[in-house]
Amino acid sequence: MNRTHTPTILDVAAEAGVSKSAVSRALLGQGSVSAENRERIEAAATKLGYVANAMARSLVRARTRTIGVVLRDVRKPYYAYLQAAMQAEAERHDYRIVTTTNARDLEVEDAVREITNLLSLQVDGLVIAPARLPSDVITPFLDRLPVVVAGRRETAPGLSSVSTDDTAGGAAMAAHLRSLGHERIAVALVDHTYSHRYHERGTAMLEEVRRSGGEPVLLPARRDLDVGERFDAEFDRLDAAGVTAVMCPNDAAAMDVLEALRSRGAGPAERYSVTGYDGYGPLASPYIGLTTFRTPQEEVGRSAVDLLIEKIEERTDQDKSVSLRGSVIVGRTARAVHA
Amino acid sequence: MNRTHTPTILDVAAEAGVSKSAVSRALLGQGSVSAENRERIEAAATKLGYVANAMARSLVRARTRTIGVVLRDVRKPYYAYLQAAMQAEAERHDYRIVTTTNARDLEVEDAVREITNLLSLQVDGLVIAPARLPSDVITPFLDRLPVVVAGRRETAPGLSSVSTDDTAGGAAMAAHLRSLGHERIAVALVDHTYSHRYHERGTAMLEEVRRSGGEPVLLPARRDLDVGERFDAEFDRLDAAGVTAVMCPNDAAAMDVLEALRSRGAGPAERYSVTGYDGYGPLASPYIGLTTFRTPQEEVGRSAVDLLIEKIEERTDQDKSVSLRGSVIVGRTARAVHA
DNA sequence: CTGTTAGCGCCTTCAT
DNA sequence: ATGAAGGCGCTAACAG
Repeated sequence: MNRTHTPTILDVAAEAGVSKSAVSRALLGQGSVSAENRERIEAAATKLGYVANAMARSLVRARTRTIGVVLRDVRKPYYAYLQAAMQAEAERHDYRIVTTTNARDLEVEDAVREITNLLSLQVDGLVIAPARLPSDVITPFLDRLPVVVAGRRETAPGLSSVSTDDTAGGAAMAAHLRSLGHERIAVALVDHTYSHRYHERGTAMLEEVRRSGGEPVLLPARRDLDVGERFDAEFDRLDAAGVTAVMCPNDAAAMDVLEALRSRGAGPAERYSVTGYDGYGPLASPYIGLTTFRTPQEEVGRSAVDLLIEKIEERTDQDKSVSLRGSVIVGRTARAVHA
Repeated sequence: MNRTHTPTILDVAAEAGVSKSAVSRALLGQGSVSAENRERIEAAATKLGYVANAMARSLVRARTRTIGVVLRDVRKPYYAYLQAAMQAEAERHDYRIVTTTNARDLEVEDAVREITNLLSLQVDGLVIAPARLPSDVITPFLDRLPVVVAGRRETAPGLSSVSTDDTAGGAAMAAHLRSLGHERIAVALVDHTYSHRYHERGTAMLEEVRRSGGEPVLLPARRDLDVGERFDAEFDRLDAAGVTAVMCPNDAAAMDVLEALRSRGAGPAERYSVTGYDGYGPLASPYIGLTTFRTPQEEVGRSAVDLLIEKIEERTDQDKSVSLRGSVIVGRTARAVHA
């Protein structure tokens, strides 16, 4: 394929018979250009299909109007929804978003490489979403550009964050089960090194069951992906303990537990109540009817971008930690004990 | 927040006591530098936290090692999986990916703006995934940079494409139902202006049912999102027609149909068989047990990136149309008629 | 092996 | 209102 030379500002200037300065001013709409010249310049630009080189522009300007986003894995709906929300909000403010994801779970070394990559692209600010990343990986970049963490509460100076209140959410979910009459409740607790957020949810659930006079039964798991398998393996123990409900750290894990129950012939809700967490994406289908906790992902993404842009445009140097609530979604996978 | 001055190559040169060319050579590992200088340069770079400005670099180099990707909506697992696969493959080749999505469904004018945006970023090539986009929106860019279309077969000169063979897939799915003994089969047919792919699947299903001597019953819908509702509205008609199975253009639509059946008290598979299409993501959970057709998304993404990089690096100017197969996933939502 | 030099495409004073 | 000129940070000849 023979590519044509990409037209530069000089080509447009030549075509319009003016200087490149005039073109720059006309196309940017700043400075003054005669109506006649403006018209000729615009015609020339259109004719040539001129698209300003963002690289050259950002080299002379200090800013790129680009936000760098580090995600964990878009295949997880959590991150997909976050990305979509951030993109929409950025667009509203005429910012561009450059996303970095990893197919494999983002390790620390990967993350540093990704951040460096974004830095080299001269992004004006960073939204870091993979909650697993230790803060001290992030802090060294703070004197270089504004950073907002999405999905985890951060209190380090210079760092703003937007997160969902998973302690309140986990507790609300547990309270719901308690109100349905469940006494002995298995709670899947994911290793905190794998996911701080899932761990926090589990801890809150355990705590609320205990606080309200119920009997929590711990079901440890390394990752959310292991919950179903762990449940299956521990089934006899849980059953012997008189457990009537299982709480999971997210919807996918709840599906796995439901499947374990189904394959044992113990229909969901008849014998065991099962709860998830998240409440959006494909698993929110009413056909599944998961009882879950809906977290406001769109709002997290929106706020994160807003906070970042505020900082970029130096409208404030005040760090904020925004914490958002969600609500229990009553489905069919959790029922009253005496029903 | 007081940002520190971002170190440039000159700062590193000064720190190491050499010229900026030496720094460039040392850090790029090309050209020759004495071992001693290399060491001092690397130390200086590390000390200052130097990250080369990709903008400046790409201004002088012709290439950016960046691929621009236009997606429709990452919240759809189809695009999320595509993005993840492309990112992984690009990384393997040491390319970067800049993604553009739209929260709302991508309209033509949006798409042009997104592509222009990516162009201004000086991407080396483009992968266009929103299959809905008319080809003639894409062709004007072909003499500017290499483009690969993912998700739709393209034959326009200069355009390579990677797609799944939805005609074969739809037919296979229909053949599966026929082999289970279904005679009268409702097929949801999505408007081709909304989704060429969904429409193609539906057409193939209809055709195969007819070809094999069955009786297809058309169930038109504007979008995949409307299928469940349309089914519900047309239930009496379909029922009267003796329909025993419903075929959907994707898994989400199948969920909606299943829900319509459930809310009517007609359990799935007992009365009606229901099939989906896609077979990956959260809805692939064995708990749901969807009978569906698995399309190889990872492979589509991988191939698209490979094809593009081949073109970028001018290892070929041969256009290819890669077509990939999938396979029927036998679940529990479709059963034999006489079972 | 090393430093000097000339742009890459653009925006922005600064004269005119 | 306009054009000339300088420089953003970097790489790639080119001399030495």
